[in-house]
Amino acid sequence: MAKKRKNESSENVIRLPGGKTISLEGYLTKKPRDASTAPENSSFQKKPVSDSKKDASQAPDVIAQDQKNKALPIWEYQDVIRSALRKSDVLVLVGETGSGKSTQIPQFLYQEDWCRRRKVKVMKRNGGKAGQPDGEEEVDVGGVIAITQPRRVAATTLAHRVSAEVGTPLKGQQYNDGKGKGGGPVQKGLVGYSVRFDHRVPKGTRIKYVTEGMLLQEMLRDPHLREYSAVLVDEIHERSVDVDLLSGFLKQMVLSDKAGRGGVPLKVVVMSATVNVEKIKTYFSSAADGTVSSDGSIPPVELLEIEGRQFPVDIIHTPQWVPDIQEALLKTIFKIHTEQPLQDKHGKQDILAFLIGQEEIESAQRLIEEHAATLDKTVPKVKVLPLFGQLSMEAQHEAFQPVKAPFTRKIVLATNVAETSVTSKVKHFRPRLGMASLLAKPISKSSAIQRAGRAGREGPGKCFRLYTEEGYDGLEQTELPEILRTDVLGAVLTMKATGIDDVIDFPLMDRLQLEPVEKAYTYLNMLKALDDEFHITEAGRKMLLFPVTAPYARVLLVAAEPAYNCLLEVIDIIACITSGEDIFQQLRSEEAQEAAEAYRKELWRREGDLLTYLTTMQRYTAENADRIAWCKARHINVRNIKQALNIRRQLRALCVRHKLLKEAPPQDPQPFVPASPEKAEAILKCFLRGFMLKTALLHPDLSYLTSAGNQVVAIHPSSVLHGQKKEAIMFLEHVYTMKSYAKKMANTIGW
DNA sequence: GAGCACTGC
Repeated sequence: MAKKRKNESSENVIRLPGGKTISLEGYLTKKPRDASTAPENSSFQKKPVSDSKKDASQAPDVIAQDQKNKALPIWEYQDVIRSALRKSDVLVLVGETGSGKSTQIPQFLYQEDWCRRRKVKVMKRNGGKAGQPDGEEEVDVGGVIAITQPRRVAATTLAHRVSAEVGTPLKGQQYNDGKGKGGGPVQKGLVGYSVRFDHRVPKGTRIKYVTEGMLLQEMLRDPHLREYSAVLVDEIHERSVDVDLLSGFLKQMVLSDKAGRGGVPLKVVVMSATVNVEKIKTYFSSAADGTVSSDGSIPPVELLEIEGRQFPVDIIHTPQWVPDIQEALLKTIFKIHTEQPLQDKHGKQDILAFLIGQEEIESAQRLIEEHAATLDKTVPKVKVLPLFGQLSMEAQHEAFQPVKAPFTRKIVLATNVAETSVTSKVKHFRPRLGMASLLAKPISKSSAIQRAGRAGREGPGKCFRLYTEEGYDGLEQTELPEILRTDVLGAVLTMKATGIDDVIDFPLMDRLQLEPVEKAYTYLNMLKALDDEFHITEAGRKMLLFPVTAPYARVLLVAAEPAYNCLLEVIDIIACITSGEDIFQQLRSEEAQEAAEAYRKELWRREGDLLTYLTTMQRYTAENADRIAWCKARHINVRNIKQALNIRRQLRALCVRHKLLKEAPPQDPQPFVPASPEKAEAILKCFLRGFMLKTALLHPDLSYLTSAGNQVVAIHPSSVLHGQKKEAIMFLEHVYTMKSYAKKMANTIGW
């Protein structure tokens, strides 16, 4: 670990006149925090405290924190923010990462008068029964501020930080290992969080960090969000499907008569990076039909811009187009490595490079390490750390740690994990074909800017773009929002459930397009989630109770029917499939393949991948000794199968609660009993009820043609059925990468 | 014979 001065800068500390220091660490930097919020066992706590830091770090927490907050750019805006929200229900706030908006604004607001919980009278709903007079009832409205985040780690990390700042720290481990709810008795506190698999909401919580999906879920239960006085929508510029839907519903609430909240307004603060602010502001400033008024009929929307904390970054483009990216990458990395000092006054000068995918990263790593070995002894050594989603948590975490070896420069090779080279792979749903394509696509300008910004978080930095300035100019300004490029099946069903009949005309920031919606209607109708008039059915509402896509939800409902009676098995399969990329790791070397195969064979089922997943989950949960070793031998991704276990636990609990299961299933470990052929058939028939469009028949020329559209599909090499020629197959995933592939499949011959 | 990233009572 480096010494004093460097510690300061590597923790994003700046110096105030008078010798005080303050931390400006970005909330998403995956490094140990400063002493006041670091985990107990952090080595950072034991480090020598520099003179200038001593007085602050040894003073009580509150004071130290107070000094920090004052220096955050956001602090001087607190009165402006408070008064803006006293006169307006909607505030659009622009501020880059590091401005402190996500941690400070809730603290500015929770003691405002409008943020008190109050008792109000509302019209009672009679469970939809017609003909009964509606009475009044008294309910509580408000009191809590919700802050939404796109990702779970952001929500939980922010909650821990803010709870420490207000003096009611959340106890226990920071990162839940999936064991469910935060243990121990209910504590008291001002700050809590709620994300999937992990809820910590102390008694007296006023500030609650949640994922977007979680709030959407809460909204389906309580359309008026009566628990809340305000919703702060953070990172709205990322434009996830969930945040787009949430924005639509929030806007609708702001414009409504608020009868469901007894007239108490819901304050909405929308927080965004600089990209697309105008669009977002215009959206919230306009009426439901999109018109903007000047006569005051539409409540005013305040706009506030807050400068971020960003060191300057030099951006260097290549003078001409680069024919060979691999070569240019190596040359640039070694030019930096041999010419730039290993560290400057701001800290270590490490290198972060963005590449398209795992394959590029692995080959670049090999080449860099080979070349580095040939360098003179006077040149620092290099430590190359790959960073992509399929790596284990530990390996990903390592990429964020300072390298321990002396005289060594860290080089991180990342995909979009660390933010979105000139291209990235983007999933794009093609409604006409009913399949997703995963193709390399140029990044947007805003991605390029965000990447460059990564070099200026702790000190001035440099960004070498391996493309020309003209190339940059030719990039799109922003990426297409997710809702315009993914399957809208879930979004349509959610909208139907909230009573939106005319999905096409519902004013989202980007409205849904006709063709994808029509496809979704047809499919949802086949899944019996919508009736023939495209109104939501009881089954459709039930499907929304499960955190899986509509086709899987359909499979769950069918599996619970007495005629099939295979719900537990279906849960196991769905848990494995939806837990991540794939629980089976791809085997690159022949040796690994042979070694794993001997073990994996006992998991394989000739019926296909679905039964193979079932066997895997059953054997895994029957394993009583060393589950990690069990996974390692079979090259099963430990992280993903643990996630699968979480999903399984959650789905089982939901099935008990919603009466799909009569009683809680027996605890693990249970002895392994292979599914009988009859059981296997029942399981596959259930899946067919959710995936009736995803079948294909073998043709005389030995290619598969889909039954729905006569498209050619090939069995993906990851399937246990790869290389076999079955007469008929069903597949759960259809993607276009190198070609049109069917994944996660089953042989459907014979019934 | 293949591989972008998140997320949900």
